[in-house]
Amino acid sequence: MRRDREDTRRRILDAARRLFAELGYEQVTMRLIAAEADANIALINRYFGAKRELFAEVLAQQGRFPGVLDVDEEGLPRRLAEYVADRLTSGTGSPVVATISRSAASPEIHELIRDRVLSAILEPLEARLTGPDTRLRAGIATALIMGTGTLRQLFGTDVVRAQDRDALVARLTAVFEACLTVVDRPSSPT
Amino acid sequence: MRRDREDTRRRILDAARRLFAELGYEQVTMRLIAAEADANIALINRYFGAKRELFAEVLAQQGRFPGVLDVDEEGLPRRLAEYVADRLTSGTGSPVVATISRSAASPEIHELIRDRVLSAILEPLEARLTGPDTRLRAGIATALIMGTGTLRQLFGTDVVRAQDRDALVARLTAVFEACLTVVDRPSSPT
DNA sequence: GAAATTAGTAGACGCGTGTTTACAGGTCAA
DNA sequence: TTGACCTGTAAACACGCGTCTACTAATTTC
Repeated sequence: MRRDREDTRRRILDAARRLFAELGYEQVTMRLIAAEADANIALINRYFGAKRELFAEVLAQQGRFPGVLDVDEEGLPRRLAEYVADRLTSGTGSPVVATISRSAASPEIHELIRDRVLSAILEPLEARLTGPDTRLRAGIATALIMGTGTLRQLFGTDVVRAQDRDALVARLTAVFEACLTVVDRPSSPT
Repeated sequence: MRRDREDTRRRILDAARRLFAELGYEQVTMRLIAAEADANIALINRYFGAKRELFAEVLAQQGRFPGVLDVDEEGLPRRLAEYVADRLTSGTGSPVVATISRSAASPEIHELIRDRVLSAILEPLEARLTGPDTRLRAGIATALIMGTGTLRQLFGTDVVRAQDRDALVARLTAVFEACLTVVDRPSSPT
């Protein structure tokens, strides 16, 4: 039997990241993490403190949107549309959104999730916008991103056929444009 | 002490409806329902079977979107925008969406939630649409509706200021139009 | 090689959950 | 008034949860 503190710690963290993304905070038990990591339960508490702190470390470790936002404001809608479409049609999705949307209802980690949505999605998105109402526009886009996460969680990949991917990307691009771009109608209707 | 079977049953159902909408399935305990309904715990199981069945009855009892969809296809985006904006800025929201978005992560009621999203939101929405890709368009709108529910749950009414309501409604109307209306661009860009 | 340090383990602790059982007490027909 | 029936109640059940403690055993230090 190997005895490697760092390796065990890493195995636990990897298992926790996988399970939290797949099942959400509440559904993941300490015993499940221990089994998945092939480690003893007591070691989780020894190395990470409590379940909540382990979850916080998982959140802190996984970065922002993985490269999705590395594009100028003009190309942003298309980029987001492709990202969301892939998550909605393919087998796997980003653990960032999955972890958030599957754990949003747990009051114990409410603040963690809230801050995470801000720092990983809403604020970086808002930072890429120009013009008025940036917070509002970024907020609607964030709602759409998280909503597709919930939809994916409920229906799997059955909501849209894979053959509809082009239509889906086109439609989502238009929707994200409606969210993010500056409206050019100087005459406001009364 | 009054002994009224029907009244007790109704009190339990009312309490359950309120609590499920406010806290979500997992966070609501049988003892909490009993206390809120001022009834004994054992009576819940006697009258409704199990917690899952009580939740199913709550879902079955609360109707579809309350009047939100009673409008023609042209007026639908505006109507949905106002509905979502009100839920995002005012104190209270529709229990239909709240119950769904707060309970979506519980595997025990996964099928119930899935069917509920279909029968209460997605399918009636799709039925109001004409043209191609009705399922896809209604799906995106459903994602947006549920996503705003999650956003509301995380941030309360702090996401947008109440004074921004007009801008919010305008922006959301544009977004729902991008979701729902038929695109009139016969020339597809390559 | 002996002693100290540290990783790993087994098991129990207290608590809260949904559910059930045995019983008390009000209600109503005969 | 008596007795059957039904509503309501208290307590316990079995289980799973996160957490903690006492212990074993491998590794390191001298």
